Amino acid sequence: MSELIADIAVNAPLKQLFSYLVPAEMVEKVAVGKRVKVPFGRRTSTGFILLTRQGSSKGLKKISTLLDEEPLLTPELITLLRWAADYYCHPIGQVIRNALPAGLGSDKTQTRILYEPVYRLLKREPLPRGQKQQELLKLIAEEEKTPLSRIRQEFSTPHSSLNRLVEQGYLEVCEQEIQRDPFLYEKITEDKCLTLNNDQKNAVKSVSDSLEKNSFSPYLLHGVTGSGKTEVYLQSVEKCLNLKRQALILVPEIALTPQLVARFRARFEPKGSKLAVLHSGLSDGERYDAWRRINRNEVDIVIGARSAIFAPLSRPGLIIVDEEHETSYKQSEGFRYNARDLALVRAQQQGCTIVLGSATPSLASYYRSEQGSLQRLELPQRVHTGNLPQVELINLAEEESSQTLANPLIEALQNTLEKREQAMLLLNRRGFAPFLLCTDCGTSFHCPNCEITLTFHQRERLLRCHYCDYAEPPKEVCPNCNGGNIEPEGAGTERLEQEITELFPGARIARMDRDTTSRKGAHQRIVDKMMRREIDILIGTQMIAKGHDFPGVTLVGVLGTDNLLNFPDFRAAERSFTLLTQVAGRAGRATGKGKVFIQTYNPEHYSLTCAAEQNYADFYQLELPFRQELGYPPCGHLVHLVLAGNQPQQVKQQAEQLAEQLFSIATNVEVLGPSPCPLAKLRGKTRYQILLKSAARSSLRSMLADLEALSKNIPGGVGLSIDIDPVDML
DNA sequence: AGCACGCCGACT
DNA sequence: GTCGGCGTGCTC
Repeated sequence: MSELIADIAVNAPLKQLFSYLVPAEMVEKVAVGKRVKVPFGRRTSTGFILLTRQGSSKGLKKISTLLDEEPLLTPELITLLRWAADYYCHPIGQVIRNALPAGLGSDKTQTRILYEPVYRLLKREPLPRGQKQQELLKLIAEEEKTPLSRIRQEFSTPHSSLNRLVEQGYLEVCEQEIQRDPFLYEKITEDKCLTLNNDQKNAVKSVSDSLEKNSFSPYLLHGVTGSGKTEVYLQSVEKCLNLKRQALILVPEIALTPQLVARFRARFEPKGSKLAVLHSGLSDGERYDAWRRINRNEVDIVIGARSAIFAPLSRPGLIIVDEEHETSYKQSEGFRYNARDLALVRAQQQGCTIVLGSATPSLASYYRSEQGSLQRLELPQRVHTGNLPQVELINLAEEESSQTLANPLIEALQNTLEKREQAMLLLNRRGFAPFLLCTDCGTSFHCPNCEITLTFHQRERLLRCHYCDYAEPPKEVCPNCNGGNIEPEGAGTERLEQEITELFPGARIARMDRDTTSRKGAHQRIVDKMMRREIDILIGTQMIAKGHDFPGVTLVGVLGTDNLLNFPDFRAAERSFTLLTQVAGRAGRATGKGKVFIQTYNPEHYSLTCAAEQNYADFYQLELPFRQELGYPPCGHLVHLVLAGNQPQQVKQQAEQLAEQLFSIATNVEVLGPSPCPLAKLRGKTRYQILLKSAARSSLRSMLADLEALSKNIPGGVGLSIDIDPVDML
């Protein structure tokens, strides 16, 4: 006998779907994308209906309740999520949970819909007597409906007056669902299109033509720093909206600033388009509300960070991935997806135009553009000045003293201060010193949980592990030799800040790194001060290179370059080039008179010389042969396996066994390892890695299918994590 | 992930 | 004697 069966993704870390019988009374209302409660083992769980079909119900349990009137997931989104779960070897239930705002996918916390009173004007005459009442009426008359929260922004205690106005029939009050939107009441001034140069025009033209075709069209927009990519995005979005389709804009979390959002709102809201913002700074409630507005089809433009790739837009026409080279598009824990790659998949599945934009494209994307699977659009000119900054490489081997700052950079800083211009110093290492060293016996201090030296933080008087939360006070006496000569070695941003303060006592100095920006809004406060020119010298880690255009900056100094170049990863050269090009591009954006100093022991390195010239094409030509030779991406594909557990012996043995088994079945795949991870111990767990490398994705995929079976034999004390297309392998 | 079953150490 | 430690096995 054939009955209606639903295949359901259950909220559990399991890869397969589970089939349930749809009870007769539910047959009418059951639909793909709705949530259900189902009996699961000895408990009940929530799940999502991903498929319905006719079939035999023998041995199946029944769905107990249907939770939604309307589906939460569209068929298009389900297609994307199933594709992602399969590709990234991750349980579908957890993939869905990642795609939804907190509360919708889990069994526990339910984010609630909030309601608040909303006031509506019924009459203004005769004018009420109280002055406060008159002012309230004036405010409420501005909009069709005025929520209490809006009134509270202007009046501290509005209640008694409001109640009187309602009693006297001036106002009507009703309950309305609250939109928790932190940007809702910000003042917006209309922003007009800028005039484009020819390169920008060509780019917009190509994208517009593709939008009209309504089919998958992938672009790589390669524009040097300051070449006006955002204006190309804005005008492309406008075209997309005119064609009555929606736009999705992905931006790295750190670049998703109020200014960026304001620019989009200023451009599109006066024309009646609705915009939603999705990012991690929102509260659960705010994110939930934004998501629901999108799901109800009330939004034309979505701007968001990584997870916004799963925004439930029903008719997206254009997807933009800004700063597509950014590694933060890759989620590095749990469901390890890459939003940039999924953006291409989604665009393909839904027939969208997609624009990947960057001044320094990932090698992967540029390679695709060379192969023809992305169409490249070039913006080689800066819009304001045409001048790229002048870059000087300082050879530290030729510098006499071993001070943190080389003399030419000190002079340049002095000069910049005198001209009342701004400077930025990049040092990609936070804290005071990377380690403390006993100068008598050479002892240094390590994290007990992670195999790494502890970084000294002077202000806190603490040794901190940058990979777990461990911290301890520094020792006065060496535990090994009882000597008292323990010295901080090397320099981090904190030490640099101190040295700069001593060197330039009159200067206004600020530091921006994870330590000074951990509190909410702290990052933005520093950015705002920098914008208002209340800072002369900004010191920071790579976050100063990202997402901001400070027009007053004419000098950029880069320290610690060699740490970047020597990083133990095949992408070290690419990372260095990208970071240096980006940070160099911060200098002289407004005036065209930017100056950049890069301190290094490797002044001949192509990452540096190419960055100095902002010459992407040369860098690509020099880097690609290395990748080709070793079969690394983009010329080959990688899967990174990590085994981790509390017992070092057991982890090692399991890793060896797994590698052996994989090796014996490998066809067309190189099995490298096992070897201890670069972070051999992390948060108390011993870690071993195995790297799978192949020229053909299909070979890797068939090996992963076998891995599925092999991993069942790994005992509970050892965890296996699978990272497809890894971005970092620490 | 839960939640059970199951088989060994220190407690009223 | 049993309360509870967490190993391992299963979930339509």
